[in-house]
Amino acid sequence: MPELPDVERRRRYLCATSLHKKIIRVELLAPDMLKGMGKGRFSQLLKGRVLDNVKRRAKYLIIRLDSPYSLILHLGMTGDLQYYKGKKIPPPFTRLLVHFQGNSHLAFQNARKLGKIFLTKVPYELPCIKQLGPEPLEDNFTFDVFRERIKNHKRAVKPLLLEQSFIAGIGNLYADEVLFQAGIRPTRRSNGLSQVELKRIFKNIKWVLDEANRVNAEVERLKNKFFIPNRGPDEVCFRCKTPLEHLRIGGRTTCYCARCQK
DNA sequence: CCTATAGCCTGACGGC
DNA sequence: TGCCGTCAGGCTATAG
Repeated sequence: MPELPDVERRRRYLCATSLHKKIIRVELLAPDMLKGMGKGRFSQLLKGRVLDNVKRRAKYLIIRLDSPYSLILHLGMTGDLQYYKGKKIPPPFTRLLVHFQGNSHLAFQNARKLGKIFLTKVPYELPCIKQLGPEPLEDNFTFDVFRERIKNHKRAVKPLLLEQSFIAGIGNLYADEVLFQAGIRPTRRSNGLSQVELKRIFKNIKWVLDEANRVNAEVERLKNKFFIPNRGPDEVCFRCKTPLEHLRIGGRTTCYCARCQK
């Protein structure tokens, strides 16, 4: 689930449910997911704190506390957040459980434990965040920036879009979405793309992510304009009805329409 | 610089 | 029903 728009949805969810609530206790059920400090210190530093605001950097959630510390969550492949009230059984695969004052709770679920948890005073100094490329929806990510950055590469364009140090936040499904909307095959070399094609890719990075954010990453609501909800196995292209192509690029499942994408 | 591969972990699903 | 293989929207380390 978690690519940029999915993480953005969780950010909004956290803002709507958990802001300004006081943590009375935390349970770290999967200690290995916590990086950079021990469980005891982690629990101690969170106890009594309040969530001040939530930001997103690429696929990372950065939760500022009313202390010098920020709680950083990375959802991995299977991460989710669930806020609930009352004394209930935590949702399945809860790896971190935050208990707030007033009998409400926030569960960080993560079936495969591929997500990560950090607690630090300097979130933007974490290596995994520091090395991230530009935030695609920021105004300072312009076509000129994109063109200058892509000049340094000769790779197939899809793995390049997936490279977080190149552009931050795009994952496997959205990379395919951008290339479908741009009409570019995922196997095309980045150095073989024309100026017009580069422009189409750039424009669609913005468009695809904006649209997805607009519907809160519920792509089913974009079934008549988005590729993602129409890309199942044995499906045909929702625009031209040509059977879709499936292949593996850089170890990731890739899907495209050979007629719409050149 | 690039590509492919394995590894981290575990669940869901399809075939036999 | 049960076992087995395969796959999964992320990311890193490593080898060639």
